[in-house]
Amino acid sequence: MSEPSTRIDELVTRLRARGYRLTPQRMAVLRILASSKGHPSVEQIHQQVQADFPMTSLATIYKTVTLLKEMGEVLELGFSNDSSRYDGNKPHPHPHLVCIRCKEILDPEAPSVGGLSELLARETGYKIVSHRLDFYGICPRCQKRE
Amino acid sequence: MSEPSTRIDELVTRLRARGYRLTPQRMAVLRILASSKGHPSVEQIHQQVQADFPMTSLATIYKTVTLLKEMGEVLELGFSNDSSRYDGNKPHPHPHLVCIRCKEILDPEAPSVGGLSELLARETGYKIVSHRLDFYGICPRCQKRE
DNA sequence: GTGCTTGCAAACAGTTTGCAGATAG
DNA sequence: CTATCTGCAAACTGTTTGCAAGCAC
Repeated sequence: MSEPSTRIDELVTRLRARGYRLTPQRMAVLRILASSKGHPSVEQIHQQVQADFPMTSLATIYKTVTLLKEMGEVLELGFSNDSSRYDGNKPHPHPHLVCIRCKEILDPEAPSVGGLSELLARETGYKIVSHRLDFYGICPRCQKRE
Repeated sequence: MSEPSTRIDELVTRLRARGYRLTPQRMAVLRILASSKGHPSVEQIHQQVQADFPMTSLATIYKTVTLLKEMGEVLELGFSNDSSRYDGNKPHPHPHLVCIRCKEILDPEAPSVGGLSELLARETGYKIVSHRLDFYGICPRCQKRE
C-alpha cells in the first residue's frame, strides 16, 4: 500500500543514514525498484537507467542492487539458469508465481508458509533465517501462444 | 522407503527402455544418485565416480545428470550462487532445509504445499507445473562453530 | 579536498557445447 | 559395425572485482 514516492523517500533516508552517497545513478535505480510492479532483472534496470543516464554501466547497477540487498531493502530472487530478479517494494519472503516461458513473475494471493519455520526449527535444530516459495507454470498469455 | 538397489534397478530399466546405453560411468552416477542420502552436487558426484573411474570427466557427469533430469528421474535444486544439487531418490517437489554455511540440505518432515497449486491456478489462470519450497538457516553443527 | 563511487575491462564459476576418438549393443 | 557416449578444451552467461578517474559531500 506504500506509494512509490514514499518508498523512495524511505530508501533515500536509509541510504543517507548509513552514510552512503546519493549519486544520480543510484537515485535512478531506487526510483525503478520502488516503482516497479514486476520484478526487474539487473539488465532491465540497466536499460531503464540508461534512458536517463546513457553512460551508466552494468557494474554500477549490480553494485547498487547488492548494496540494497545487504541492507535488507530488496529481495533477490535468484535462478540458476536465468538472471536474478529484484523486489524493492516487499523485501521480505513471500510466494511467487513464475512463468517458465516469458519469465513474468507475479505476487499471488497465497497464504504465507513462514509459520512452518518454527516447526522446522524445533524439529531439526536449525536456526531458520529465511525461506522461499515459488510456483512455476505457464501464464495465460503464453498458454494462448502455444 | 525404496531400497537403494531397487532404485538403481529402476533407473537402469528406465534408461534401457529409452534406448540409452549403460556405460560404466553412467552406472557409477546412477549408483551414487540412488544411494545418496544427501543432495550431491555434480562436483561431488564427479569425485566419487573418479574413485572407480579416474578418467571420468565433469562433462560426462553433467550430461548424465541432465539426461536423468529430463527423464524426470532426478530433482534439480538450482542456486544462483552455488552449484546445483540433485536428488535421485525423491524426484518430485518437496520442501528442503538448506544450511547457508555448510550447504547441507535436509528433507525435513513438513507438510507439502503442492495443494496450493490448484488454488493459484484458479486465481491467476496459470497452468502450474511445479513448485519449490526452501527454508534457509544454520544447522546445529554450524551454530556451535560460530 | 577526501574518499566513496563510477565505468571499464578483465576475471570468475558453473555449466554447456563441438568434436574426434572410444565403445556398448 | 555403427550410432551413441566419452573426454577434452573452448565457449558461454551472469556476476564480481581491480583500478584509475570522477564527483558527492
